[in-house]
Amino acid sequence: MTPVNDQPAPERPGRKRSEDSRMAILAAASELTAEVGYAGLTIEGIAARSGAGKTTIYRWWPSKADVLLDALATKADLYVPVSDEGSYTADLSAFLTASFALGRNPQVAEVLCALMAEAQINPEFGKRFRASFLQNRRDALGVILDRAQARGDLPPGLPPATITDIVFGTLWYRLLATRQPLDQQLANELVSTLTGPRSDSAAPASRRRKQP
Amino acid sequence: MTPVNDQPAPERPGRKRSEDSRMAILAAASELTAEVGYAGLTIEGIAARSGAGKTTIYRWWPSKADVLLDALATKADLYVPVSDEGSYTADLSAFLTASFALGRNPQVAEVLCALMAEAQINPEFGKRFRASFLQNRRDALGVILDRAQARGDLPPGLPPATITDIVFGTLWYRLLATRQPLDQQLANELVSTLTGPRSDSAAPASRRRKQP
Amino acid sequence: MTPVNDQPAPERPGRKRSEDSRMAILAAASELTAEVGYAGLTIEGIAARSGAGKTTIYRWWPSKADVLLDALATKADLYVPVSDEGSYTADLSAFLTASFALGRNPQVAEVLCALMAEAQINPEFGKRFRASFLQNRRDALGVILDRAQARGDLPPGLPPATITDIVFGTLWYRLLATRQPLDQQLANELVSTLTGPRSDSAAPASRRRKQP
Amino acid sequence: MTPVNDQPAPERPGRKRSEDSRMAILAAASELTAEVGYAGLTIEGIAARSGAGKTTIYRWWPSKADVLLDALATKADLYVPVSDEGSYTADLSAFLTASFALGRNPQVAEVLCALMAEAQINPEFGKRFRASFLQNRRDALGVILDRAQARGDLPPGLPPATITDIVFGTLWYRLLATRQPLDQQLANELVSTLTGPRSDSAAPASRRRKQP
DNA sequence: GCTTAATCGAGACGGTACGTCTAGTCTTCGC
DNA sequence: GCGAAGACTAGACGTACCGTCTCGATTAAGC
Repeated sequence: MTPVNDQPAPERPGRKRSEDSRMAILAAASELTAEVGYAGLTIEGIAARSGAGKTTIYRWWPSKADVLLDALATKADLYVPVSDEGSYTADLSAFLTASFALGRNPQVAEVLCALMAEAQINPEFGKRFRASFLQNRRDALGVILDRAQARGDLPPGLPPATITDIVFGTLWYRLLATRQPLDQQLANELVSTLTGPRSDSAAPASRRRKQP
Repeated sequence: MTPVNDQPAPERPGRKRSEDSRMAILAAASELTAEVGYAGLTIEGIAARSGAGKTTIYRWWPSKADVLLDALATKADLYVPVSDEGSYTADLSAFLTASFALGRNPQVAEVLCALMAEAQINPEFGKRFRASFLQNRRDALGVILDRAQARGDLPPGLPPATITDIVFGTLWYRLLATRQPLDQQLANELVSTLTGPRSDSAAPASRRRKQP
Repeated sequence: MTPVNDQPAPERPGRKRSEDSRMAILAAASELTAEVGYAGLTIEGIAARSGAGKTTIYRWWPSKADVLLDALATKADLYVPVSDEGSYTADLSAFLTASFALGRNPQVAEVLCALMAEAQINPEFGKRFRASFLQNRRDALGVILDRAQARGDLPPGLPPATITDIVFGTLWYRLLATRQPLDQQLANELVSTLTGPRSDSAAPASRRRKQP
Repeated sequence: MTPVNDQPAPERPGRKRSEDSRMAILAAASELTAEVGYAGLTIEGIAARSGAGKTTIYRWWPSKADVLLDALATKADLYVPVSDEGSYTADLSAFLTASFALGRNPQVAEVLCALMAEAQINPEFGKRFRASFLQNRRDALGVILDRAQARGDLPPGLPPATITDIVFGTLWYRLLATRQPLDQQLANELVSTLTGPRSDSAAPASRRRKQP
């Protein structure tokens, strides 16, 4: 996740990058965000809290948002499971349940909202955020959709990309716009909407047909 | 939309607020956002461009985002039609088509993304943005949903609030996250997903009835 | 002392100047100077305290220093006596005693120092302050010196202008530079220095001789 | 004269203070005072002219007056000689002649008047100005008076502190109040007044000799 | 009594500088 | 050569007053 210096051969002269500093900086960034909010987070503050110099931070991260993104990736077990639950419905349900649970963590939600905000305002960070974080999440859902397609239980009519937009759109809208809790009921409603006719009572299996 | 002084009896002593200044400030804010982006927009810049004093801006708007929100509300014919098209499907389709068309305007999209970003970072502005702008849009869709409910052609199973979250969630996700164009195809897919062909057996045309 | 509108024929139509406002403004200026110091004195503060509009102050006085100068002239019985005490020594002594007593009033001293300061910084006010206030004081001493000259008991050797410079110089230096109290002993020493026992023959006090 | 950081052991980490910046700031302050006057002098102007950031100025000087005081001390050979001329009269005469010559320099006079004004208005600066500048000048004259006392040719009757008040009082009064030139004649008159009987009628010419 | 003119208070206006804050860079040291 | 400490230029922040202006309400004098 560190945006710089990921060459596989770190055979360079000079002192090595201090892993202690890196962790102290990431920890300081997370703590400060929790304490003063993203707006109050500054590179100077991170440097002071972590005991690092500003130069060290600027050397390794292009912006405070990148520090936070790195912290998020390092700390959080951010990646929800995509293991095969046997059916598209089950897979999707598991994915949404896990994603919503993650989004219900206020610390994580706060950071995610801040990063999405920064992505709007700072186009360079936006590229990195979309390419690394957002695309990762889409890819996770993509695995499920591919599997469903292979399995043949993906309802026709909606392209996978649209499903992805609807899923993440609804999730992010709750985070960013309504600040309503990401409750399980919404997850269920999304699943039923996307897996087809939430079908009255009977015949849950035959529901996705356009015409019988 | 002006955040101060909307009492119906403005019988106060002293010089009246200058409408010229107000318009010049709103215009300058819009122009500068287009020219240098939201990150490059400053109160000082708006003051310089508009010929107003910084004091005047701070007197009437709490932040640059509020200026932009006011400019948006003043300028844009931002409000999509909610006239009765005869059916829920037609109403929703018209609403989405008009909303997407608006979002395809790059100027408007840029400002919307910036305001949503600011709403994350500045909680006070967030409250105002949610209460005035976002809620307005939800209410517009609410009119359609209420009418559908009264008419009886709202598909059962999804609460109106969830439909609203899905519609605006998908729209905003495209704006904020994928930067993909808000094409008509997505609107159509949303309509068909939400009006649903889970339509029991026959009669594709009469499908929105609760009971035949 | 009011710097405007002292034409002898005030036969004009329209509302007359409000003496109430004038007094309220002068009082507010004096009070505020005592409370927050000259640096903290502002036209806005005077207006707020006095209940007058800023326009009213600007209409009649060019600066806050002029308000204070007017207040000083209106309030203080600022003018020390120059009545004939019978001899130059007695006249000078009485003048100095009265002047020093005035300067020992901390309120008056504070205002005088502030006005002298403003006179350095604001040349226009400097002209007015020198022409009206400082020259008045010099003229008062001039009466005594003229009388002495006419009487014949002015010691030769020092031109009256130089005596004036020494007297007021010492007084102002104590106010501005050393902030030492203007004690009676200094007045006495000034008198004896300026009336001089160069007094050739008579020599009432023989103390100042280099060699007897 | 630098108000901060005169510890003898500057063994601190970090970048050293830039002497280039310091000199550029002092020069800019002097030039701007000459060009636009003390009232027109601003920290922003000094920063712009000198190429320094405002932060740098605020880091090292508490006010624009302190910058000017530092500039005066750095630039001017401000300190008049107090070398032993053989007699009190000669010493005092030399001191006054040199002091008056300095005060005849319009640049220096302008700055001195401004600093004395600021000392009235800004009490904190007043303390510094009195303690560093004014007291230095009094001390210089004190050397002469001490020497005279030791030598035995100080006229009795006037305490040294009073002599000091009269000398500097007259000097400053000319600068601040009358704006009359500090001419040599006034210096002579002061000397003769303070050294005692300017010798009655006879032999006015021979009085200032050291000893015949 | 009506008109006319100057006053009054209130308060918005375009400005300027303030002193603070943070950004991002540069320099100097110790390890 | 890395990393801390900290000084550097740069520039926006939000505030405080400035001095000017518009506003509606008063208050007289002259017609």
